[in-house]
Amino acid sequence: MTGKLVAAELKRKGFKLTPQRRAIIGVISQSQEHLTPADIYAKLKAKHRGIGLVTVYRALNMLERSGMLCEVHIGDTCRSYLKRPSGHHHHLVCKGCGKVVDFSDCELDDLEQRVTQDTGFRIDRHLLEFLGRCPECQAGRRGKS
Amino acid sequence: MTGKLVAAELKRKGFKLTPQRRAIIGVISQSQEHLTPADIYAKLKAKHRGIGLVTVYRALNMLERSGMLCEVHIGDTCRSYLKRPSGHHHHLVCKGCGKVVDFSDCELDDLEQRVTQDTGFRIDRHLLEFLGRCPECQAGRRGKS
DNA sequence: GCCTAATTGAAAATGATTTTCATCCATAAC
DNA sequence: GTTATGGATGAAAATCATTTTCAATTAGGC
Repeated sequence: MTGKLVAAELKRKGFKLTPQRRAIIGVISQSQEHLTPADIYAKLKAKHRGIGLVTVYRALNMLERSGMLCEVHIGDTCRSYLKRPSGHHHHLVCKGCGKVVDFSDCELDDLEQRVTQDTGFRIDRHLLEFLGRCPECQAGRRGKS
Repeated sequence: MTGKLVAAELKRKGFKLTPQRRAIIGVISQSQEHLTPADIYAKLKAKHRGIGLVTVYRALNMLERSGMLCEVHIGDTCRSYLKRPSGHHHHLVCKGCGKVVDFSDCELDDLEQRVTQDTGFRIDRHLLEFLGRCPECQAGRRGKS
């Protein structure tokens, strides 16, 4: 989600690029962590005065419908934690600092095939996330838990 | 979660097995699908008169803290959908009827090791779910979506 | 610059979940 | 057998997240 690209993408889909949205996208793309709507709102209030939490929610919904965001499920909370890129990928979440690293080679095809054979399900989609502790959080006794 | 076992387990942990809890556990263990608190409450009101939604929430929290329930993340909703067993396992969710089938041979050790090498993370836990359509829902055009 | 439809913010509405509190009930203590 | 005790219950209220409503504003094409 590199500012420019998103801008172009938004235009292509007929959305307007307002200063508020620009700011919201900025916050998300600069953060290595997954952020809740409230997190984003908090970061925004510091700089851009007068932005509403409602606008954050609306922007997030729009960006998610456009496939420019994705959720993180594992960890303390679950619902509507968000993050960056697109394309098939999975998350490796640090439970110390919340940082999220992506990886894409999930190699679940074999398993998927076996499960399909065993159960007769037709599988559409999978959700895979790892939870752990990043090198920094292992070293310094940073973070929660 | 076979009635008897849960009863014993609850006693062991110092919880009381009240008629309400018995009913709640009954509903959950009889269902093949994942149920929200509201779902459970609805099923209960039919039979056991006068039970409160609050009690359902409290029972669910207790059962979850005791490790007798687990959440389902994938699908329409995410938060606090619940289901049965214990031990390391994963879910195969039917997006037609909501049925959930378990499987345990996830074979993610190799992948985990590789990710650990690449990133330096120490991995504690993973979340893996498949979403698909069960044989019945493939045959009859049952369910949503 | 003007027009239109999309966007915004505040307040209200909604929905889910938790807390409070008085009451109830089973059990252990006497 | 009665009494104290603590956990459990239900109703109502409180809280928190999210969505809707609505009037005012603004981006982007003309």
